Amino acid sequence: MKTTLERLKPFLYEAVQHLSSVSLVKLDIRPTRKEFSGHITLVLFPLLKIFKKPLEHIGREIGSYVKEHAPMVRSFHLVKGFLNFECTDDYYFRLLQDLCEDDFFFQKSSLKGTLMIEYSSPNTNKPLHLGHIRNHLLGHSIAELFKSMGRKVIKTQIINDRGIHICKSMLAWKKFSGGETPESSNLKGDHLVGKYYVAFEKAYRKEIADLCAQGYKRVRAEEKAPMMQEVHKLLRLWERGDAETIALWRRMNSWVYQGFEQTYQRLGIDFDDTQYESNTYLLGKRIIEEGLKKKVFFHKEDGSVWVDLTAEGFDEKLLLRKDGTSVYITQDLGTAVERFEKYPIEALIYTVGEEQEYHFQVLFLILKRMGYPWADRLFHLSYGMVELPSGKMKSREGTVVDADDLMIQMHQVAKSFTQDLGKLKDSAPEEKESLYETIGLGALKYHILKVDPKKRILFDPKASVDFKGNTGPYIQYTYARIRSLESKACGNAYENLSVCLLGEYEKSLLKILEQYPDSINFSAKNLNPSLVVNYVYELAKSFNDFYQNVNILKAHDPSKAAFCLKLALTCGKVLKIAMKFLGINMPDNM
RNA sequence: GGUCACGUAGCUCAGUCGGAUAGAGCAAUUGUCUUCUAAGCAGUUGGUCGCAGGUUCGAAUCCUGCCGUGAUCACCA
Repeated sequence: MKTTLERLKPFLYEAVQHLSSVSLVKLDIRPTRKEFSGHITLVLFPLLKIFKKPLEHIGREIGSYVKEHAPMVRSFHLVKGFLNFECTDDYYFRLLQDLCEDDFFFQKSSLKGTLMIEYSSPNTNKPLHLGHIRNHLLGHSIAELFKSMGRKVIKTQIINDRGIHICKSMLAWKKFSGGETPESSNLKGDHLVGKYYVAFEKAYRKEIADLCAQGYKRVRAEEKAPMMQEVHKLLRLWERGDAETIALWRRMNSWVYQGFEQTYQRLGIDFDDTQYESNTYLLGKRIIEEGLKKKVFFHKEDGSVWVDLTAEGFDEKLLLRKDGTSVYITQDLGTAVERFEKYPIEALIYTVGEEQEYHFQVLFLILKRMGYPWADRLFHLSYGMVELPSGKMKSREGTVVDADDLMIQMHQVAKSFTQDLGKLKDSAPEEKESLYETIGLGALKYHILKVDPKKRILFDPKASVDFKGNTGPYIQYTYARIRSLESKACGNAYENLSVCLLGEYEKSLLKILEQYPDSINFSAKNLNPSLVVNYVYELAKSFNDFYQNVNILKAHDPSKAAFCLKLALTCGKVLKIAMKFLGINMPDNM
């Protein structure tokens, strides 16, 4: 479907060309700002040089020409250097019908090919927290946006299930747990393992303090502490494939996966594919061989492998230690190559925090140097930290907002808010609980996704997440109102649909509605769901304004009533679909 | 120190290719429910768009410098 802007554009170009005999101009055409009346605006200032006439003359000439030639234009008026066009009621009537066609909602992307999106790369030594939630919501939302545009998307996560930090939880469990399991402790698996990660840190810190008291220097004490010695021993056992260690590792990880799965489900996110670092961490070595052959990498005297990126303004970067073991970036080289070999993917998006920007710049650059044709189709969707009023969240110090706790809390707050309003007397208890969940999570997700990904979020648990104003529940409430209208309207409400006299509220709603596809496109292209949030809010606000001022079901003119009802239902449809991209469900009643 | 990002109302944030009087929400406050759901709507209060230059018909937006905040510059991940 073409927007009004696209439909009017040729007439404006034609007018300028006809009136000035200059064809190579770029016209500034845009939807009219809502505080002015009109649908489409042409900015006249840039035309001063071409026409060499006063603005009023230019505006009047172009306006008259367009009014004469473009059938959808009813009138034009000039405000300073801005030429605003109004459309006919007949045009709006057809516009609403166009907006109800399916192809309006399922537009095709010009880009073809499968997209892989990586998000959520958790460690298996502790439960998920608010920082992960931002990552999950961003990645999932971007994936849904691209899917809606007809692209095939593979959602993937890589689980960091090995290494020294995993051994810490294992060691502490062996020493302190007395065989505790999720069943015996009635603790979610990831929380149980996290408990022992904290227990390790506590015991380790005490050992360091004791050693320092005996006169050891801090750095020395950190190495010499028995807990640390034992953890390294455990890691060596793991790497050697010691049966008992591997069995414990499997067992504890399986607890964590069950816990993660519950959190993912409640949050409403999923994956098409899951990779485990224990399977992929050796993959990079083959790439290193290739790079050495191609002379992209080089050996140092001690046998370690490096790449020299000083030409691009980076340093020399280590890729393989002298003992032949991989570092972080080696693994990432390997997984990237493997993904493109294993799947027919066109591009790859990594949803990872801003603290790894440098890492991804280097990673992409190395892959480009290696000559992979897809290397310039790798993107880092970088996002800012979630901070608390007390500062950064730190797992080790226990200053994190736990994902599960937060969702429980959101549910509770939604419950008490809803009960205070007391509108739900007739609903069944299960329906009520489900509604509290929808509202609580809606508020949380909206709150997180509202912020531009590249900006930091300051999250104040005490101030909690709002339910009024620019919030998830506001959008949900708007939708529930529309559903209520629908159920109260009689079934034959559409029968009277015909051209009728329209007011400003209807027109501004249509103006916003028709921008929906562009808004979704733009949001996806920029990997920025907050743009969808902005759009949804604009639409909901405009709808509520309309709802407040126009009596939809009781309009005197039956054709007007039919038009307004259809308009309302279209708003509802757009709101529901757009919110789905944010992972937010809409209640029929609240 | 180098590189990158950010700095807009008391607070949290919009403001995309430079365009009209810089917008929302929260908080404070005033109206508004016998009328389609008041989680709404309307109003009041609140701004040196970090600072200083530059580009231009026009700058919150682009350029330069400075100040502030954060991230990063590991044989950690």
